[in-house]
Amino acid sequence: MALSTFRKSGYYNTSMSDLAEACGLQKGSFYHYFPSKEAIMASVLDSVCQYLKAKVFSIAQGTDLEPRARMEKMLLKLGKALLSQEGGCIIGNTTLEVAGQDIAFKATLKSVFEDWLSAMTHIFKEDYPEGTAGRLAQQSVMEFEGAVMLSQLYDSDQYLKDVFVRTLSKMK
Amino acid sequence: MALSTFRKSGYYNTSMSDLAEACGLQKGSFYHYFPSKEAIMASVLDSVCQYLKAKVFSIAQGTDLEPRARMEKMLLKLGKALLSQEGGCIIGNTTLEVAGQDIAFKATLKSVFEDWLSAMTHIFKEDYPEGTAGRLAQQSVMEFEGAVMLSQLYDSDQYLKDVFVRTLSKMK
DNA sequence: GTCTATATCAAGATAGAC
DNA sequence: GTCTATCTTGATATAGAC
Repeated sequence: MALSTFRKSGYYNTSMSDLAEACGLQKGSFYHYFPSKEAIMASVLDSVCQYLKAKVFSIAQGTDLEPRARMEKMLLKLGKALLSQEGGCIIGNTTLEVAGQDIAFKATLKSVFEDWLSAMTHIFKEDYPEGTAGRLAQQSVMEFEGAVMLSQLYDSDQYLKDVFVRTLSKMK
Repeated sequence: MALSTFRKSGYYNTSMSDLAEACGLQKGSFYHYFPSKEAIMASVLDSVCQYLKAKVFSIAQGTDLEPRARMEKMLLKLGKALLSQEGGCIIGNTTLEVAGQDIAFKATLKSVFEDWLSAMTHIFKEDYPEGTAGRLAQQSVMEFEGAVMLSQLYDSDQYLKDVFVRTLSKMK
């Protein structure tokens, strides 16, 4: 799949041949579906973004569970979807890779972080005043991305698990 | 300079022509100094690593200043040297770019994070028990790298400044 | 819709003149 | 030590047969 190839190898270090091979096609066949490599990445990021909105960040808005349980459910799903995959976090990886470049799909990256921050803030607001909730959310997101970085480098999930526990412990 | 080019454009997205141009040379001339692009990056990271060891992380060991003042001095210098440059943090950027690849200079990246963690832990230990100090150090490093990511994406220093204040406020 | 073949270009790297 | 010229390879992308 294109997603896992991009996540493992990065955007610039992934070639059309790599993508074609991962999808069981020849290079030429790929251009029947997408006009360019940039369009493929844009499509990959769009579907990640939509999935997160619909299946992960939406958990924050639920009313069936206590705030703390919602936070736990959301973080667990986020961990599985985004962070504990081989290659880490496609959103974080790609953000650092293209931050300085002039590339269309940067808007999608921004929107993921915005939705992520909103979801975290929404849950924290049930235990904290608005300003504090926003700061805690920001802090958690940054810690998660930092943890993915160290988890990648040292090939260990420990950093990620620590942040998971620490974030959850902030809920009453 | 090679450092700023790699920091702005990343490892794979920087070509030998880019590096040569940034140094005011022709492509061919570059191979008089370095045998390959990988060797250039290795050399860049080595000098960053050595600079941090000698001029930044060493501050943690000083005895002339109070722990809190040492932390502030170190974080300020770290911010200038590593984080608030155009393109963000060469260490963090490169880590995510090559984490899954088989590349020699990954060892240098690891050693920077180890030294960074040690330095932070050393200062925290003056106000906290050892275990807590280690956890606070880890948390701070991850927050810093997460903050650089968001600062890059939104082209704002605010995230970084927030972490700076938050980290410093943990010292008595 | 998938393939093979190919066009075009830029990449990393080398050779040799000056 | 720096240049120009060039080699080789692999990249993105296209054309056209099946």
